[in-house]
Amino acid sequence: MGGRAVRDHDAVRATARPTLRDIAEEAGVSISTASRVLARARTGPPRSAAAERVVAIAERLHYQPDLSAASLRTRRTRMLGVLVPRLTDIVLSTIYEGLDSAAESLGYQTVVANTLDSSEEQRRRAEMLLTRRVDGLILGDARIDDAYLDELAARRVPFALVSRSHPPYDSVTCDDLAGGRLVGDHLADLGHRRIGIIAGEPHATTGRDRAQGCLEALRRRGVDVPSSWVVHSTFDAEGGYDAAHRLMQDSTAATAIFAVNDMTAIGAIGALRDLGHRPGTDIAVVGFNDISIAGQLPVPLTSVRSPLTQMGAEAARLLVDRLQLSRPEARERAPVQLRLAPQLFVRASSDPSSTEGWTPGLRAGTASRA
Amino acid sequence: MGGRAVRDHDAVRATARPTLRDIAEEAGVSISTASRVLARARTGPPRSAAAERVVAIAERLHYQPDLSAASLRTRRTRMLGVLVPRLTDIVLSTIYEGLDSAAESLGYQTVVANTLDSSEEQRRRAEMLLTRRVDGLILGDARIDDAYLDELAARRVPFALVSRSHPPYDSVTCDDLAGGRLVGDHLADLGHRRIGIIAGEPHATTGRDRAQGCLEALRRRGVDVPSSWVVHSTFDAEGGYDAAHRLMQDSTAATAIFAVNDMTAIGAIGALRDLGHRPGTDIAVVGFNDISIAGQLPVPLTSVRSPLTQMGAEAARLLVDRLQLSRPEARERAPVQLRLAPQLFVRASSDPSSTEGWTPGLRAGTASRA
DNA sequence: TGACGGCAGGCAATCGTTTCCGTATTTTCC
DNA sequence: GGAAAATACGGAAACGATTGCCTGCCGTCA
Repeated sequence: MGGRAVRDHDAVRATARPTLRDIAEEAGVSISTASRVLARARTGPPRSAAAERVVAIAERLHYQPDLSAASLRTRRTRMLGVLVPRLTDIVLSTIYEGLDSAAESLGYQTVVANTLDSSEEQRRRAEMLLTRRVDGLILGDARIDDAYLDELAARRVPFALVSRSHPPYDSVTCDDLAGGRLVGDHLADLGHRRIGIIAGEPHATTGRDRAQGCLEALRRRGVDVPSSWVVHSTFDAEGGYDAAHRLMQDSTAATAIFAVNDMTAIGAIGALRDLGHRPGTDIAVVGFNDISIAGQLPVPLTSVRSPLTQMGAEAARLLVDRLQLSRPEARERAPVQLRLAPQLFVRASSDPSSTEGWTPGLRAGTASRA
Repeated sequence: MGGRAVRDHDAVRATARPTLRDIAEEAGVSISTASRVLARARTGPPRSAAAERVVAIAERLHYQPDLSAASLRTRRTRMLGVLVPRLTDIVLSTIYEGLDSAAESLGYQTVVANTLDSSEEQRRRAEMLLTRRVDGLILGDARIDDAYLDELAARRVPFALVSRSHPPYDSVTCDDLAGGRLVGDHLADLGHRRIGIIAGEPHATTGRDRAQGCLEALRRRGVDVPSSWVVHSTFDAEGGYDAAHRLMQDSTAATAIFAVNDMTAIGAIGALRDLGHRPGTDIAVVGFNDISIAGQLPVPLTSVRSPLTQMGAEAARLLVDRLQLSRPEARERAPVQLRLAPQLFVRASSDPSSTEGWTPGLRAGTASRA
């Protein structure tokens, strides 16, 4: 039996997927020619009769290159690994949606994994993705003092951060400081002077920066927030519920609460109501991210909209850019921390005079490099 | 230069990932032996001195097999493709979370894609996943009369459905008919006789079955629902808002509304409020799925809990089971439609007398094969 | 002591693609 | 028309694993 005959080629393979060999044979060219022609077919029209035949046959047979084989050879998978704390968090799933669709239009597929915001899971899942030989990683769960990032950089794994930042690494975030300032100014404008802040997880730059921006704006307006009025919590409704309880057990109750996350704000509202307050009337509540239900709540929630979809998309672009750059082993591009502009939407939860749930934005959202 | 020397093996590769060859060389065995030893290492202890050396070296070098190479050879990728309408829908992301974590413990990784509940996207993304040579698909977006499923079956692509069913194909769903009946009985118990239903997308079995179960239970109790009181909508808050408006423009207003999805119910509540009703007081509202914020809303939402995480996990198991079965090209397993038991949680949106938001379940949730 | 079964281990083919390196052919330009 | 440059094409070697087949060693048992 010759090498060829061993493959049950012509008989059984009728149903199997066509390979380059099938196309080459039918077109009467070599496999290498078929490969080259198809590689070029994406950029320009076929440039010879043989090339035309190859393209036509590939078309007819619905040829799809075997990506395992290709990436075995090229060491590239055209897959991006994505880590997020949790996809059930609407904020992260929205970011991921933007990320995935941008990646797709750049010719990459994504694989996503939940890390539950735990360092161990972060490392474990990242290593699983790297075993799959993803071309790069996008981390949505970077922590302040995240040693794993340094390790990745040392191993020269291309990666970018999204949602949270960690200079000097590439990242795309909302301009959280600016967003926090919008809230501080807004609350000060309304005359509040006793303000509590639910600042989220201490290891996340999102919460830290939003809280800090708010404090900064307030201080500039002469409003001081005692440090015991800044409490931490998880980024979900339960966390907000607990945090609001802790915050309000102080007898000198706040007249306003800024929660750095909408779900947290929703939980806080629940707690306030349980405590006999009327959110939006007795006490102002402001959230962050402006998730879609924020404006649909019974008491529509004032919130800072962060461009989540766009953040994901920019992160994908940033990473792909770096990936392509690293191809000619040439100079590195300087790291980029992209901060997208936030926008405040005032609604009844902070300002009962706002007539409707859905207020058009006050400031145009433009991106700025930093 | 001999073949070996051409690889920049010992010098430059110090940093690169170790391959079987590296291990074999260092252990003084052939590559095939190294491969076999490592394959067996997962099940039992090494059975010879050489085997011990191989395992130790692999351990020390943190050897990870190259999955591209392995799957090129074995035609298996240990990846499952997952299609969902949208991950930003908490229902789907919860299902996916259960699915992914079960898949992981079964030794599979998942790749997920949004299809926006569109047939074209469904097909396009599924084909992309199949190009990646995923071992099987899990579809969370099956439609009634979904021709693509028949095509997949004809092409012998292993797949399973989740959330929505489509006999005779493998599926894992909530027992939506039973869930609907719980709601019908509940509303009838409360004395409602004018009931509107927001039944979701007409192409989804979830909405259809939940609505039908409710109608069935009501009919048994002598309550008739005119067909114009059953309206369709998308599965998000906007859809519920619109649908409730349509429903209530009928002058003979309903005293209760069953929305087959919690987000839809939330939107409906918003609309009712805009129309001057007081949901929970004037008009009962019941949702479905019992997403986490349902119980945290200002007027806590009565809802039927469907075991979303478990659904995803069972779907993964079902597919992996089929995958392993199809290995010895032997007999096929009979198709399975697994329906998981739902559970009603009564809260203030339908029954103001329910004292707290969080009512423990009335019936134990057990799985039943069908 | 010799036949035999079991098992460890080596050789080599193979999966499907990309890409280096020649040679053959065409085009370009004087 | 001919030399030079550009291009097309084929052969063959990888990429890193899995696996069928074969050899040789070991122990067992009659």
